[in-house]
Amino acid sequence: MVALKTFKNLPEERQQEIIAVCLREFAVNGYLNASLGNIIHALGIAKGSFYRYFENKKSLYLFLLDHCAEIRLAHDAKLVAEPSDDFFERMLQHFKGKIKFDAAHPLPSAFLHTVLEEKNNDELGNIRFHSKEKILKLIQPVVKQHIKAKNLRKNLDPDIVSYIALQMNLSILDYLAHKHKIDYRKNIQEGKPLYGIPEKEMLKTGKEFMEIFRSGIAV
Amino acid sequence: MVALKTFKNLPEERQQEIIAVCLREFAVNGYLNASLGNIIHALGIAKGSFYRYFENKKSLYLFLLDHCAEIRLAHDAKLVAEPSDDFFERMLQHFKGKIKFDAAHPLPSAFLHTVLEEKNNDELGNIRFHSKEKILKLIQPVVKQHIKAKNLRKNLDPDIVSYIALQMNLSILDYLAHKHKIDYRKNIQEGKPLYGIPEKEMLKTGKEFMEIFRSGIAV
Amino acid sequence: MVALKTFKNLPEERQQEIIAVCLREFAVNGYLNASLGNIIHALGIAKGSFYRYFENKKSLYLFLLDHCAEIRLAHDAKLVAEPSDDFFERMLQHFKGKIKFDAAHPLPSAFLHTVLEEKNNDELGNIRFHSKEKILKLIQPVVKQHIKAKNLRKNLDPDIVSYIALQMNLSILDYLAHKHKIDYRKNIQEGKPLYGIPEKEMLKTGKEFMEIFRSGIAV
Amino acid sequence: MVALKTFKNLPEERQQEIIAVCLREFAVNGYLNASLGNIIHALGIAKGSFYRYFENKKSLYLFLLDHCAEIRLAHDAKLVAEPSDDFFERMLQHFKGKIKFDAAHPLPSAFLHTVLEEKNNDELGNIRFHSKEKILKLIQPVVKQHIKAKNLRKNLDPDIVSYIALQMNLSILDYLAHKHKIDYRKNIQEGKPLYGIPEKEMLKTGKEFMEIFRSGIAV
DNA sequence: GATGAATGAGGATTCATTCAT
DNA sequence: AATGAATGAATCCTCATTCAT
Repeated sequence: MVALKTFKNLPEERQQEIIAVCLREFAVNGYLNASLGNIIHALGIAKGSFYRYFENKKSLYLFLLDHCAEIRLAHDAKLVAEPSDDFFERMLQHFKGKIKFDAAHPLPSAFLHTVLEEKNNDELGNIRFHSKEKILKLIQPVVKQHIKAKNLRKNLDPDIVSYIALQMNLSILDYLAHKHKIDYRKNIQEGKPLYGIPEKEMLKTGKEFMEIFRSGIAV
Repeated sequence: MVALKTFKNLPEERQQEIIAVCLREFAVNGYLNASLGNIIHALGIAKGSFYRYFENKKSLYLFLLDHCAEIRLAHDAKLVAEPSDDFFERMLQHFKGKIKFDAAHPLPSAFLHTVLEEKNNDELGNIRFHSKEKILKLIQPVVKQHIKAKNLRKNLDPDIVSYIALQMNLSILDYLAHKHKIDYRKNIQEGKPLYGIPEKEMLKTGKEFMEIFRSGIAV
Repeated sequence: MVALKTFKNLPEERQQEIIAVCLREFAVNGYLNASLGNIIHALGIAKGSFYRYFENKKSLYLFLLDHCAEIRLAHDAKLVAEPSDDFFERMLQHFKGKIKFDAAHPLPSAFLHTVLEEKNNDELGNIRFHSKEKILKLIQPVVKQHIKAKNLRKNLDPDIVSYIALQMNLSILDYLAHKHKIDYRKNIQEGKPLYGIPEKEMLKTGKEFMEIFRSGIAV
Repeated sequence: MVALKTFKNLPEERQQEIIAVCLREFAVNGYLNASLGNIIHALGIAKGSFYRYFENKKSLYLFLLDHCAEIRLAHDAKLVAEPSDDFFERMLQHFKGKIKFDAAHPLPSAFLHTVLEEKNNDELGNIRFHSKEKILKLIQPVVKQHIKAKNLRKNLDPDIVSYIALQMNLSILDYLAHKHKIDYRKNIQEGKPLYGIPEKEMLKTGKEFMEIFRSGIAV
C-alpha cells in the first residue's frame, strides 16, 4: 500500500515527475486499462527500476490514492480556515474548494475523480465503496449536527442526506461535463484542468443545484 | 449495431443463452475489460463461430444495448398504462418500474446500469453521454410541461431539474448498494438481481429521496 | 482447374457476376490475400454454394486465369485480323490491343496483369513462370522468323529478344503507372480501367519505348 | 523505422541472426504474408520478446529496408571507386556490383529484390513506388548528363531512359531466373544466392541485354 | 543495487474449408 | 441439392511481472 523505501529516497523532484505520470495514466485509463508499460516508457526508466519503487500495479495505485487524498485534505485545510455555521454555505465552500483544487492540482483532482468511477475488480476490490465511505464519514457528523440543531428538517435520514450531499457535488460536475460535452480523457492527457469551464459558470450551476437541494423543486 | 443473420437463425433459446452470457460478461467487466474469450469459452463454441454471430466486439455491445433498451421500453410500456399527472408520482412510478425490471430482467438491468458507467473510449466513443442524452430527452419535456403548468417552482432550469431527476434515480440505487455493501459483480455473476434487497425497503428509500427532491432539506 | 458443372449450369448472367466479383478480389489482393469470405459476402451466396461452383480457392483462381486468357485471345483475334509484316509495327499493334482490351475488359485485364506479379507460393506454384512462358511461346516464333528474315540484327539471342519484348510491354505500363502515381488497387476497386490515362498519351509513350527497343539509345 | 534499444543492445551476433531470419521470412513471403509467428518460432524466443526488439511488423520491415539499403550502398561504394565515364560501361559496372552483392549478401539482396515486387497495401503504402523512385533519382542525373554530353541520342526522354535502365537490370535477372526455372523461394530458404548461376553466364547475358539497350534490335 | 531482457498467456480478429441438415 | 453453421489454427499485438547479470 505504500511506496518502497527506494522511491522515497529519490530526489523530491523526480518523485513528483513519477507521480504525475502515473496519475495521468490511471486517470485517463482507469485501473485495469492503465499500462505500466506506458508509465515506464513515459518516464524513461527501466522496467526493473519501477518494481523497486512500487511493489506492483495495485500497490502503486493505492499509494497514489493515499497521496492525492492527503494533498486534497491539506488543500482544503489551508483554504477554509473556519467552516461556515450555515449548512448550505458550508457545502458551497466545499464545492468552491473542489473547483480551486482542480485548478491548483489538476492531476490529483482528475485521479480522485476517476477513483469514484472505478468498477469493482478482483485486484482492487470495491475501491469506490471505500473511497465514498471515507468522504461520507466526513459529511455525516456535520449533517447530524445540523439536524440536531434543527437547521435541517427533522425526520430526515442523516445517511441519506449525506449521501445526496456527496452525489450532488459529483452531479454538478457531471452535469457541466454533459452539457458542455467535456472529454475528461482529452483534458487530462493535454494537461488541462478536468473542466475547462469558467469558474463563474461552475459556481452559478453549483448554486442552482444547492438551491434545489435546499428547497426542492415543488412550488 | 445488429446481430448477423446467422445469429438470428439460431433457435430462440440458444439466442437467449448467448445474449445472457454476453450481457453478464459486459456487465461484470465493462466494455474494454470484457473478454470475448470468456464469452466463447462460456458458450462452448469455437473462436470463429462467434464472429458468425456478431461482426466484432463493438457491434455485439451495441446490439446488446439496443436489445436491452427495447426490453426495458416494452417492460415499462406494459407496466404503466397511464403515467400520473403528478410529477412526483410519475417519478415514483418510474422508479417502481425500474425495481420491477431489475427483478424480471436482472441481466439486461445490470447491463443497462453499467452502460451509464462506461468511460469514454476510442471504440465506443462517449457511450455514457449518448445513453444519458437519450434518457434526458424523455425527461426534459415532462419537466418543462410541469414547470409551465406551475406544478414546479418557477425560475428552475429545466435541464438541471431533468439531470437531477435522472441522477436521483441512479443515486437511490447507489445509496442502497453502498449501504448494504452490495457487490454488483457477484450478484451479476451469480445471476441474482443487481440489488438483492426487499422491494419494500427499496421503495421506502426511493420515497425519501423523492421527498428531498420535492421539498429540499431545509426547514 | 475447371469450374464444376454446377457453375456452368448457372444462368449466364449470374456466372458473369460471380466471375467479376472474383476477378476484382484477386486483382486487388493477389492470390494469398484474396478472401473467399469477401467474395461470398459480395455475392450474397452461401458458403457451401461456393464450394459447389468451385472446388477450392486454387481451382477458382486457375479457372479465372483460363477464362481471362481466353477472353484476351478472342479479343486480340477479333482486333487484328492480319498482323503486320513489320516486327515493330506488329509490336505496336499488340500494345494497342492491350490498351483496347483494358478499356473493354478492365477486370480481366487487371487480373491478368496481377497474375504476372504473383510470387511463388506453395499452393499455386510458380504461376508467374507459367504465365510468362505461355506468352513467350507466342512471341518467340515471330522473333525467330524475323531474325531469320534478317529484319532484325543477326547474332541476337531470340529468347532474350522475346523476353525483352514481353518486358517492354509491361514496362511501358509500369512506367506510366509510376509517372502518374497510379494506384491499381483503387482503380480496380472503383471499377475503373487499370490506367486512367488518355489513350493518346499511352500510345505516345509506347512508341518511345518501341523506338528505343528498335534503335537503342546510343548515338 | 528503427530497431528498439533492446535490439541494439543485443550481442552483434544475435542481431545478425535475427535480421537474417526476418529477411528470409519477408523475402520468401512478401510483407503481408510474412508471419511474425514464423520468425518468432525460428528464433526460439517468446512472443513478447519480439516486440521488445521492434515496435511492430511494419517497423521491422522498414528497419530491414534501411538496413539492407545501407549494406548495398556500402558494398557498392567499396566496389566501384571510380565510375566509368562511358554510360554503358557504367551500367555494366552496376550490374556486376549487383551480382557480387548477391553473392556476398544473399539475404539482403533477396529482400531488396522482393521489395520492388511488393503490391500496394494499406500498411506499407506504395513501398514499391518509393523504392523505385529512390533508385531512379540516382540514375536520372547520370542519364541527363550523358544526353547533354551527346553520348546518347538526342530527343530521348531522360525519364524513360532511366526507367528502362532500371528495368533492364531487373529484367536480366528475371530472364535468367525464367530461363533456368529458378525458384527464388527455395534458394532463399536454403540460404543460397538468389541466382545459383555461374557469374560468367550472368555477365554474358547482362552484356547481351546492354547491347540491345545500346543499339536496339533493328538491322 | 540497478538494469532491462525475457516471458507466455491473453487480447480481438480472419481464414478456407467441412458437413449435417 | 443447396444451405450456412461450425471449426480451430493462425494473424498481430499487449501485458504485468520476474530474474540473471
